[in-house]
Order: sequence, then C-alpha cells, then structure tokens
Amino acid sequence: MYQINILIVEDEEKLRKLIKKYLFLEGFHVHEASNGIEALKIFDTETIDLVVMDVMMPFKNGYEVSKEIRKTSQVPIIMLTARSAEDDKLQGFDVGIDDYVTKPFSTRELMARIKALLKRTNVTSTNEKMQFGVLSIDTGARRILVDGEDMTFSPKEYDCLMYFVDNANQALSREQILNRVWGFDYFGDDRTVDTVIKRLRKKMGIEGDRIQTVRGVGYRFEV
Amino acid sequence: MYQINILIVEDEEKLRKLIKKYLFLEGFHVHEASNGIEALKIFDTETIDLVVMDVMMPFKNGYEVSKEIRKTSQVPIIMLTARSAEDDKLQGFDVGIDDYVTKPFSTRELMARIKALLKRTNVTSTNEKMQFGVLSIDTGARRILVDGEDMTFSPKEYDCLMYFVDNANQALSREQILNRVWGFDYFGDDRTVDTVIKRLRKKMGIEGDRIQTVRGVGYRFEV
DNA sequence: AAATTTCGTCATAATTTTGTCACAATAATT
DNA sequence: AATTATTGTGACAAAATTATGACGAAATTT
Repeated sequence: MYQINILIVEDEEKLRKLIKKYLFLEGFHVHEASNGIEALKIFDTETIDLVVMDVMMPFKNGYEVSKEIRKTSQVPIIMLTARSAEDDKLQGFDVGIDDYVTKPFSTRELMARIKALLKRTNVTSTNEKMQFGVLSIDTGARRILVDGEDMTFSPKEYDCLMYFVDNANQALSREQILNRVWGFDYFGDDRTVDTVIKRLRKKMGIEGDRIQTVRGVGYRFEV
Repeated sequence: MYQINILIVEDEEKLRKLIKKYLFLEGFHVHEASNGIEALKIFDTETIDLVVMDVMMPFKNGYEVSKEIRKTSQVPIIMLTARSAEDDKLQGFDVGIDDYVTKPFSTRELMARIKALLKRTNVTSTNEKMQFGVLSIDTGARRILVDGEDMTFSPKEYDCLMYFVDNANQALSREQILNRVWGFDYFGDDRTVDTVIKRLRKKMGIEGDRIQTVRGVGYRFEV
C-alpha cells in the first residue's frame, strides 16, 4: 500500500530524529533535511505529501523555504516555532503555512496536528481493489462487498479493517489499534476495540473469522 | 470523461509549474512547453483546447508562435506579458490573441480569465450523451432529462453532477467537491455541499439514490 | 428596477455511530 | 473441577453525522 511521505526540516538533530521516530511509528514514510537548501532539493526530487519545518534554521529560515515551496506547490506545511508572538503567526499564514506548533510541543500534539492537516487537505492513499475470499474492498469507492453484496461499514469499522489489511498476518495489540484507528490522543477503554471487532466480524460474514483473537494481546487479520 | 487540454508556454520553470498546479487543481489536463518550438510541436501532436503563453521567450516570441498557430487553428490564446503598453495589446489582438494578462498577476485572476475565455469560446467537454437509468445527460446541450422530462439544473447542481459523473463510483470528500465545483479559493462551510446534494437528489427523481452518502467522508455517485 | 432564480446558512429532525456496561462464553491456571 | 482471567455479545443511551425545510442575500434574467 502506498505510504504517505512526510518531509521534516529541522536543524537540531535530536529533535529531528525524535519526530522521525514517531512519524515512522505512525506508519509514515519520512524524509529528513537539516536545512532549507537541502529541504528544497529533496522537495524537488521526491514526492512529498506534507512538510514539517522549523522556522529558525541556518542559511534559509522556514518562511523563506515555504515561500519557495509555495511557488510550485500547495503541499500542506506545518511550522515549528519557538516564539509564540502573534505577528509570527500572521507572517506564517501569509506565506501559506497551514498550521503552527509552538515549541516546546508534545509529540502527541504534533502527531495530532499532522493527521488533522492530512485529513483536512485530503491526502489519502491510492485507490486499490483487494479481495479476500468473498470480501472485496475498493478503497477508491470506500466500498466493501461481502459475497457480492454492498455492505456499509461505519468509519471506525472501515478504518479498523484497513489497518488490519495493511498489517495482515500481524498480531496487533489493542493499544496499537487504538493508536492508529482512534488516534494516539484517545483516552478510552481498551475493550472498545473488542466491540468494533465484534461488529466487523459480523458484517464480514463468512470472512469474519479472518480476524483471529490473539489472547492476551489483541487480534490478527489472516489472509 | 473528456478533460479540457490546456497548453502552457512559459520559459520560466517556476511560474510554469505554478500555473500548471493551479490548472490541475481546477481539473484541466495540462501540457507544458518551455519555448515556442516545443509549443508548436506539442500543438501539432496533441489536442489543445486553450493556450496560455508568455510573450517574452527565447528563440520565438509569443506573437510569432501565435501567428504559426493561427495558420491552422482558432484555439483560444491567452497571452502573458510583463509590459502593459497599449501597443503591445493591440499587436496581440492583431495576431488573434483572445485575452491578455499582465504580469504580475494572481493565479486567481488567471484562472478566472481562462474560465471566462473557455466559456466565451464555447469550449466544453465534448458533446456526450450519457444515460443512467432514466437520467439522460447531454453535455453538449447542457441539458438533463429525467424520465424523458427536461429538468433544469442550476449551475452548481449541474457542475456538481458532472463532477460526480466524471468520478463515478469514487468516494468524494466534501472538501474535494468544494475544491472542484466551487473552486479552490472558496472559503465556506463544508455543509454547503449537503444542500446541493439534497437539491440534486430531489431533481434526479428515482435516480437520486445513485448519490450515496459515504459516512464520515462525503458522497459517491454510483453507476 | 422588478421579478425570478440561485445559493449559502441555519435550525431542527432523522439517522447512524460509538462507547460502555453487564453478563455470557471461553480459555488458562491452579 | 474449580477458579481466575480474558474475550464475546446484546442492549442502550450519548454523541456525531447527515437530511431537510425555510429564509434572506446575492446573482441573474426579464
């Protein structure tokens, strides 16, 4: 499946690696640049779906880089800034910054912002058609057929199934599922997952038992 | 469905890519040329519905290229010029330039001019007659029949339906619909889409439920 | 400029989704 | 076999999302 590409532009290596790690854990494909020049080079040669960039950088600051990027692209940009002065923000939005995160920030906050922005700007994975027994999934149509019948899956059910499909034959803990499908900022019962699984299995009909219980851990989608 | 083909002739790559990006977002199929020779070559081999061309270019300037094109075609041409002197404009119209945009211009202005010119010169997506159950669409006449009855669709309704038809069986988010039907520079409520959908469904009669709600996302037109 | 149509927003209704809980069922352990 | 831990499931109410009618502003036509 197609992975979403994110470019991190941050001169402070520790912070860059930290962000990279969390983005990686969220399933993104991550590109790194430690300065603006490098960033623009990568941006020109790679397909980038979203940019996370520090304002303060040697050579070229974040705003200048954004301005360059905006000449050719409407890619979503999130700016990291140490200062939180109002005029700073205004300047940012002028250059077409889509969102703003003030340091220090929690990785959780940053992840939330990134996901929200991706959603807002409609960056999604490509259209695919998949088949598992009598279960057909058409991601472009966001439609699922069971035994040829159109089955309506709720957003949570759909997202959950997608997560399973993307990680077929892997045992996924409830926590992992919660993190990915509900978002890492979700504070709810682990067992919520069980309920969605129950509904999924039911709707999937005969293919329902592709979702195996992994006792003490969570679930596994088998292909 | 047939996409409108636009040829951009501009030697400055950054600007060319920028225009391309915006045209793409508006749903056009875009061809690029960085000079007059290349432009003529593409014009000969591709079907081009409209040309956007810079006057100032190496080798052959915009007027010369236009003259060449006019020998065989009445394709609408928009000229980009840095100078705004009157004689310039006159010379342009002499060679059969249809419209004129002076640099620097906003992408919004250029898009508006392009759309206006397409409308003026009656370039529409080809005349097609489509049938979906009792719903007949004649894009050439911009007319829709429901159950044999002539039904009047408002511009928004019509455009929206066309977007659906062009992307049949695809889940389209409200944002995507807004971007394409209302234009990327529209800042309004997501829910506006719902209202047009409501009106569409009503006018489409029995075929109204070809427009399916995709919960948490938007809508899908099913064929 | 008057009349008509279109369009966006809002309030409210209708519908669907979702999380939790209680209890049943099942598996693991003693 | 009994006990304990874990998972399955139906029910239900709250929350979220979508449908719809109404209304006035804006645009278009007459």
